[in-house]
Amino acid sequence: MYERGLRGTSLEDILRAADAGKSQMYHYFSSKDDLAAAVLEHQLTQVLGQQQRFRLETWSGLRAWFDVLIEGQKAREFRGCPVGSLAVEMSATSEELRASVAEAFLHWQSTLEQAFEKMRSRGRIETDDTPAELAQTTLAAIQGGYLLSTAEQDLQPMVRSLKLVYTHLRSLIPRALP
Amino acid sequence: MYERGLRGTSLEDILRAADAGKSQMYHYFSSKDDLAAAVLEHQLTQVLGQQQRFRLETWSGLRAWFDVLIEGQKAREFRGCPVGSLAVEMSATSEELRASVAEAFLHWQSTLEQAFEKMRSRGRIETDDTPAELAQTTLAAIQGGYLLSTAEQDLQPMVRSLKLVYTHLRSLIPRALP
DNA sequence: GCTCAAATGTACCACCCGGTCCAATATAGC
DNA sequence: GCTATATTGGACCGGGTGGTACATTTGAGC
Repeated sequence: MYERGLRGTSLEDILRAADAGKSQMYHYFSSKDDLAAAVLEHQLTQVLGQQQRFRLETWSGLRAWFDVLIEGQKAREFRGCPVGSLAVEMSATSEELRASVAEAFLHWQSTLEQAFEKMRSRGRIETDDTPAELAQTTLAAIQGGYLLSTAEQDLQPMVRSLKLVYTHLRSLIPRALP
Repeated sequence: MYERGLRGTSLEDILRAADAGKSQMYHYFSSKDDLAAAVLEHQLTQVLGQQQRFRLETWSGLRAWFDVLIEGQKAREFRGCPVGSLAVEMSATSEELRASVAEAFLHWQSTLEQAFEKMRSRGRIETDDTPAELAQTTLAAIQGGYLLSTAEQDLQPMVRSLKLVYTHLRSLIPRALP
């Protein structure tokens, strides 16, 4: 589904790859959409699992994570964000799936929010924006970078998007008190 | 296709809406993918047509255009970017279609590039980044904003993404000479 | 070892999909 | 008005789709 899209992947494709029968599939999932929601959740878990290995509340950790995102996009041959690439098609398929996508993004945002909140409480950044807002902006930059990078088969859009948001965050570093 | 996605829209859906027969479709287009490429081109034309009404090389024009993008997303009930929403599914469908998407984005970027080049040549901005790079960053921000906005059914991601890139561009205004 | 529910295999289905084919019709050029 | 070509109508098709029905096997608990 990640590689070929939701509708580009038939149940038989999946079952063949999983060496399973249809009964198993319908025993555990109520429909293809239901399975798709589970796939989305799985993808999010993978992404957050990798992300957790970085101390995003530090500048070096944040930067390292960004670098890994970029390297991952290259390693996965420009196939896009494991979560975001499913988002557009799912959002258009049904209201339920769209809600699942929203939930996934909001969950992702909340993990970023925690990092920014740590930064804020430790005085590393100072801004009128809430940590939640910073998280949303950051995730949007990530997704935009992925989208263009995948279409153009070029890492540069990701590099630039992430650099933009990184620079912005750095600009929030409080000036040393006089 | 814009509303329900490429594979979520059958030929019969299209032909019914157009009150046309299959023969007509296959007389003018060689396949559904071929039609899809034409749809993408059409969408890009629409977007660029609207964009052309703004003088993006001015700060007020740029800002006004961003505002219109945001209002448009609301007016179209959070269905996403007319171009970008087709991008992910098309990129995954076939290499040809992916190339069409890339072409569309690059065309879009080139129009932005012209605006930034004007800004640069007139001394309104000063940066190591080329106008083309600024254009790519801007388009990525737009797409990221759309993506999250559509999934979350909330304008804020777009507002924040565009604000981020706008602020960045403003930061490139040269300091007055001493 | 028996029971019963959970799990799995298999066959099947109605429907829809993109695409083809060929006949019918309009239209432009003379 | 005749012809040649562009355009359109409509029937048809093979294959693939998600989903269902039901029989069978597995395995946990007693």
